[in-house]
Amino acid sequence: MSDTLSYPKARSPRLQVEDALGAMIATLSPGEQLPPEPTLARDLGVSRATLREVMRTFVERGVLVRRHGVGTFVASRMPVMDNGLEVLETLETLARRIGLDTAVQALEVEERLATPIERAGLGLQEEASAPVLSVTRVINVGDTPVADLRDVVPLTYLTCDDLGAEFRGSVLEVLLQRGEPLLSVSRTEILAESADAKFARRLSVPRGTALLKLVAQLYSYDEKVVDFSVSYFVPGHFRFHVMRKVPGQ
Amino acid sequence: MSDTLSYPKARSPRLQVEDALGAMIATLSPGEQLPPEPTLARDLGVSRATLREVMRTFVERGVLVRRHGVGTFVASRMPVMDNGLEVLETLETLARRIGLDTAVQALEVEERLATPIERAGLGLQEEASAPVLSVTRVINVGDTPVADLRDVVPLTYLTCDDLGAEFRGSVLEVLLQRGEPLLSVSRTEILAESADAKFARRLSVPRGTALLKLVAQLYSYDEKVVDFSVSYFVPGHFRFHVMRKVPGQ
DNA sequence: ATATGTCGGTTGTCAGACAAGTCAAGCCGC
DNA sequence: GCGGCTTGACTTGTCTGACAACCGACATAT
Repeated sequence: MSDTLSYPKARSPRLQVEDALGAMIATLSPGEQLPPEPTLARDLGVSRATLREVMRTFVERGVLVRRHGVGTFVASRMPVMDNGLEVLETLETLARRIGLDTAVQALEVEERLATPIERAGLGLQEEASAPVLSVTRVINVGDTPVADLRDVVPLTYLTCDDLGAEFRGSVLEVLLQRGEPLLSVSRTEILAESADAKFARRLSVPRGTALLKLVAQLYSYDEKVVDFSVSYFVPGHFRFHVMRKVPGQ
Repeated sequence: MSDTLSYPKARSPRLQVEDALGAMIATLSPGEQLPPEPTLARDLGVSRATLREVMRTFVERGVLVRRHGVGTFVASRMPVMDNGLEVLETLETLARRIGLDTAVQALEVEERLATPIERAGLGLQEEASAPVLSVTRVINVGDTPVADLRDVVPLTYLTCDDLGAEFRGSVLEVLLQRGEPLLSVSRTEILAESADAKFARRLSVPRGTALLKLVAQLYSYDEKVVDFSVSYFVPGHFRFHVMRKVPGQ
């Protein structure tokens, strides 16, 4: 009867509700009112307490606005439809949300030793050699390149063999799917850089074009850098933003 | 006449707990464990449900880390303490923290009508006229210009007379000091742009230099745009970054 | 016309209980 | 002694039901 097989762990109620509520909000217009909490909780199949915790995360992100005694509303500025940087996600899902079809071009996977810059980015001392998996690719929308990405991951976390046959270039996706190691945050530095000859060619833009550059360190829970990535974005395709809190409430 | 907008009411339990818990966290070291929730709830004089909602906001901000069946811990990395973009602050305080002395150059204050772009940025669509206060300035470090900033504020929020004699150019500082209207968040868009002739001159850089461009809308609690600002930064002086959460816990 | 009271609906908070996960000590068979 | 298993204490996760605080609108009284 009761078997000892381990089922794939069901996503916790909270995460399920987070997805469901997020999807629901996406279908609503700014300023629109959500159903009352008891109704919503019943429809989503969770208790009101759990629902409220999920709602609070959306309030915290500025997606929802609550008014005591009145109701809960979709914030008028709807940052979720845009590309807030608060949550790390693959460029593919980000593009899909704003209705773009992406293709990977010039995918290049290799195992090699890290350069000094990469070693520094990965937080490794310089004493030993640092074998890494390097994934480079250009993202296209239609026929126009829009981004150039490079991920560098120590071989201790990911090797060439860990990438499935249908690997399309998203290292983050692979890391998330494995669930090992446990990831915490990404520290992403924001820079602007002129396109040199190499990037001008790869991204089909004139030399000297201003590119948005994101340099990210993805941390695991034990404070190690799992992934060091450098991305270049051609202006005009993606719109990144960040919500900044005003100090003192 | 007197617009009776929403204002901070008598502090609700949640806000009190938010303060108390925040103060408590500040006394703890990274990685340290918090007391169990029932204990904490009793000490703070609220129910566990309320405490958990407050805790979730801290988890959302990356200040706390929860582990099911184990406990709640102070995150080892406190994004707020870093000079990340999560918290809005004046460029002057940011510069001071990284040990730079700033000077304001070419300060220009005027009252005029908003341009169409500015009107859109302020969320004013079909208003007949949009009189605004415009503050433009260049920030220097030593003798080298590093940033070009422009703030545009509707005259309903701020007029020329509201700026004191010792006004040094920080509109945010004035707004915060007044406490009216109550500010909530700033939505800051991140772009890269080549310096045209005008900015090349103002910032003393070659034409075509890649500049980091931040376009920000500062919102009040009633979802109105109080301040629309456009900033250009010369690379190499300020380092902006943002902490991005990994989805799923 | 203005002020006041009431009422339904919604969010805010509460108390207690149980489920699920983690960890370590202890027990058992070998 | 040693490895594997069980047990139990402890913590976070979720559920249930209830009541309080608040808002908006309508009816009512002044």
